[in-house]
Amino acid sequence: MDRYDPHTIEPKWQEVWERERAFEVSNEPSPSKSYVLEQLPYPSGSLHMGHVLVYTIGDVVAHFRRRVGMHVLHPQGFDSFGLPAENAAIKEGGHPREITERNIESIRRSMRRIGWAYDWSRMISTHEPEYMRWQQWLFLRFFERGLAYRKAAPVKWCPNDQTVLANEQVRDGRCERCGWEVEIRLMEQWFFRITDYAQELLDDLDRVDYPEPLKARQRNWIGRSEGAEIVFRIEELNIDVPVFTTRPDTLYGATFFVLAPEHELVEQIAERSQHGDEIREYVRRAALKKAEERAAAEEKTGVFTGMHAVNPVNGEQIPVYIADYVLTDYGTGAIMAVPAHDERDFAFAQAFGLPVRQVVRPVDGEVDEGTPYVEHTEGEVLVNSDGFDGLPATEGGRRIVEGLEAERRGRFAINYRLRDWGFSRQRYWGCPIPVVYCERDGIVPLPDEALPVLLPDVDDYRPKGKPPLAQAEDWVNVTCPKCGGPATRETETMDTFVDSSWYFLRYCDPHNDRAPWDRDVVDYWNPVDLYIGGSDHATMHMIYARFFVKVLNDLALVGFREPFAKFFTNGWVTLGKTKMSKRAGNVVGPDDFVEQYGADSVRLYILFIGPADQDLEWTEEGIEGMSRFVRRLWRIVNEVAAGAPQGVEETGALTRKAHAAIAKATDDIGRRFAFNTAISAVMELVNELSREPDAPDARFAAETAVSLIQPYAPHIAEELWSRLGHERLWERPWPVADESLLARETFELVVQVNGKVRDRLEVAADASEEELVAAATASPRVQTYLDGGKIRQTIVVPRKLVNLVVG
RNA sequence: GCCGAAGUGGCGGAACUGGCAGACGCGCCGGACUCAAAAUCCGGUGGCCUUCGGGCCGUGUGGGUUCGAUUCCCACCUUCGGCACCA
Repeated sequence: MDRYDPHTIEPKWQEVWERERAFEVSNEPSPSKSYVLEQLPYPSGSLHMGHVLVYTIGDVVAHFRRRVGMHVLHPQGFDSFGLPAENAAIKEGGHPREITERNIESIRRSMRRIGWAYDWSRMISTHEPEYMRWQQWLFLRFFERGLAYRKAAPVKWCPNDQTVLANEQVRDGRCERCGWEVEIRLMEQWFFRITDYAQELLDDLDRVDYPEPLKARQRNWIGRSEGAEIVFRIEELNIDVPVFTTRPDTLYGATFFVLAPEHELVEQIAERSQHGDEIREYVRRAALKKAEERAAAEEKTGVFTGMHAVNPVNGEQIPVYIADYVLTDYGTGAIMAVPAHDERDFAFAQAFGLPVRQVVRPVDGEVDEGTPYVEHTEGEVLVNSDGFDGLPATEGGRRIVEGLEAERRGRFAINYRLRDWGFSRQRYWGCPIPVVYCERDGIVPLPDEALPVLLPDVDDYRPKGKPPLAQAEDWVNVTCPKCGGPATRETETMDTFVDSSWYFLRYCDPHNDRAPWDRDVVDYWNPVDLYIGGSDHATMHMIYARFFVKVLNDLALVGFREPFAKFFTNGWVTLGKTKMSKRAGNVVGPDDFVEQYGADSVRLYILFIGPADQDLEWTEEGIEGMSRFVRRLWRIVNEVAAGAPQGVEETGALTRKAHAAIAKATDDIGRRFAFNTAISAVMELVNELSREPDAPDARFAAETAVSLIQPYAPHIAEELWSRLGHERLWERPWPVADESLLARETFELVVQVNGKVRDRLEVAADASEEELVAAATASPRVQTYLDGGKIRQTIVVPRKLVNLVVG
């Protein structure tokens, strides 16, 4: 027998699959389709074990589903725009495109060596002109609907580099490159109106099969709050200012009023106020502080405006402050402050000597006036609230709002934490936004025929006060498509999350040059039946993609409203108990291990470590052990192939074990996603086979083991399958467990006395309850424990156990 | 602070619907093969006690429900993840 040599058999079968286009799939509809998708990689650097985990999970499921007769789409591509390539270009020179394409080639090579079964004919890289073209086309459709718009918003700004920074480029409030302290600046940005879809994004979580923790994170992110909007009038300005509150029941307890420093009225107030200079100084200082710094502040700060707001419920005039504990982008950017019932308002009242007025207290009992009382359950009633006194707090709140509704001073309202998605980046390596700015016509979208807008080459990727694209003057200066006058192109590019919001649709119809996709094709394959990825994309990417699909459905471009029917969250791969990452400096890649042990051992081991949705610690000893199993499998199956006769139909212990393994592996892959225990089941079968390799049913056991291990270890499985005299295992039907063989004539009855196991008896499978009890009580070992006492109760679990309770 | 997850041998984990705790693997111990080593194969391996038959204890801690709890309920501890002045 020849030695197991993965370096011979793995390339051999990879070539066969490629030659036969084994995993390419047509768009011809079939009764049972399955779209299996893993989150596509960033082509920065090379693959690490985290990638190996996600992609192997997907590969196992795709193989399995193919073999149970499904029409499986399993594509792969690259999320190839983004900062890493651009930063590499700045650091090492060269064009981001060259760096990206070099990385893609090398990652693709690694992927082939691991033997993942993708339909490579559908590969996409998001930086390709064709992909950009259709993304720009989609942008224009969003723009036409008013779902993409421009507004001023705060961004991170490095005063030294004169550039906007992405969040990832800010570390501890400082610019990652030069170390200068980052400022917040108000700048015009592009936004998608995702908040229009907040409620539906929340509601439709009930229609998809995501892990509960992931749904919880999305709900949290969307952050729905029910409450009321209440209008206060600022006397001195004669202007109405609405506030949002979740506690309208505390309206009588409002003793002051606060505006965020960024509130639109602040400038006007500063002009009219005698404290104008103080106000401007406070606002200027607040702008310099980072959000985290504001949140961490020990003491509340603020400034009195000299003005007053009128509480609509009782006409009371309360002082108006400007304070940075009020956020500009939540609610209305202004609050009514109720220090008696809110921790933050209380702290501010303490610092500024403002009154605290109790309006809610428990039905029975007093509250300590020295601390805010924030309880809001069934047990509270209103006090100090005029005609509402004595009402339960929730009902009182409702009545107060109803009262204000009549005068149009208040209404029930719902607020979301979710903000519109700012998607423009002042960077080079991204998809250009297809609009121009015309002096006469303002923002003018380009016509579809002008697409794609490609990236011009520039000399320097470092933004200097303007995005890098602004350097390409020939490219920037164009004529307005509307009036023919001079115009300039948009020099900002799209966030890469836009690229990843629709890539799964393009896989379905990747070469379409008349449309982003054919609707019938996309409607056939989608929604994705199984989407696999890390929890790091639980909010941003997953929510953006869900938003995109809802909009596309509204545009009648797709026939569904959710992109992913089921999501499986893979765990982190750790090394030294720390998540593998470049930053932690503990990344190990698959290439060395594939070189040393072969791809099959790597694939098997990554899924054998533990449950794939939990964190997995990569160890050298572990893969060593898996390699031993693979070599053992090789040896025993080769022995059986050479020695055991074909066509024997005798059944024995090995046959039963084989069927048990089939049942276990099928359920584990098909239903439970418990890949580790499926591998264990095959190991048990192989262990038993190596104990009796001469049994008459050894060949069946060997064939079963090879067939069951194929999704994990496709190369060795294919090689052994051919040595067993068959071919094309990858398209052979998945084996089916024979229930009649699983059923045995006898079983081991567990006999307990007072809940403790005292004996195990071999009993006929069809024994009646009486017979089981009789057998149990007859056991001499059990007798010694029954000694003296009498049996007070007998519990029988059919085909499992008898418990005798003695007193 | 709020939301979420997890605590089982020396280690990774198994026990799926309340019914034999520790499958499978790593590591370790012993043995075979060998001049020797590696590789391979065979056996053992939760702790304590043992007259070697077996006995007692044991799934983060404390309680509860139950004939029976790793599994269900209550309280707590620890670790990890997410969000965080969200009115």
